[in-house]
Amino acid sequence: MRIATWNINGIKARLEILLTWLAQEKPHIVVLQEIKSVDEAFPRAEIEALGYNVETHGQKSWNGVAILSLLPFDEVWRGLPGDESDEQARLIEGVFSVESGVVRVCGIYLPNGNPVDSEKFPYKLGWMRRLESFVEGRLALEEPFILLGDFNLIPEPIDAHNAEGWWGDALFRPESLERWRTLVNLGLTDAVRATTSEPSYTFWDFQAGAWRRNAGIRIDHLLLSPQAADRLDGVRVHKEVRGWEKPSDHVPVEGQFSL
DNA sequence: ATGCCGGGTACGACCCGA
Repeated sequence: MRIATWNINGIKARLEILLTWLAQEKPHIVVLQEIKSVDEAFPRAEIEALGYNVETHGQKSWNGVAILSLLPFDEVWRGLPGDESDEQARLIEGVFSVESGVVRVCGIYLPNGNPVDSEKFPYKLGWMRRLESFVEGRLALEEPFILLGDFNLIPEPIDAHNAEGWWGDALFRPESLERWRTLVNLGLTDAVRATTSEPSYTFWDFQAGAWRRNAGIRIDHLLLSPQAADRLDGVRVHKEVRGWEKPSDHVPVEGQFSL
């Protein structure tokens, strides 16, 4: 079973490339970030026509996440608990029945956190602490659990073309990395880093010829519970999609599982 | 390098992303 994450940077602007990629790759489950759409405006009919079930957690203009699945949803969960005043749509989770039992798939759009001297940075760190509590609960279920999405986090220097240039940014600074390590150390496996020692960038800025220069960063991740890691067969970063017509600045990242 | 691109809202010009 192939399970992927993709920050599409606006569903309206990216519907064509999404449909092309879905029709070509036919992934079983895809989590999307930055749909930038309310639920009612999400183009579900076009995606359902390819055989996908669609669940969204959107908001106006910004953020917004979704899950597309060839398998029917057993359960859906929307939103990160722990702060009643947080109205940003950044987490959606689905539970699916598979041959081996169940798989729990949680898609996230973790806050960027820049600029660091604004309220956005403590929001990022607080969001990550809330995510740790959420994940602790999920891990206690002892199920195959896949936490994937745009983490807005560069784990190590190998994950940036110019790591020194990123140091101090909200994506790559001590406070953010401390939270990342605490999250991973709850017992999660970084699927890409567990299967390759190559840089494996997932984002290239639209500006400054970043794609042409391969000036990328790895910030889209799949983190696996022990039960999911045991069933991991491989990963694939769909780098070629960055060179397609009207691309997102992120590319799909896929994990292959025996589920 | 920090707004050079690119999307959203809304229709002129700002807000936002990483």
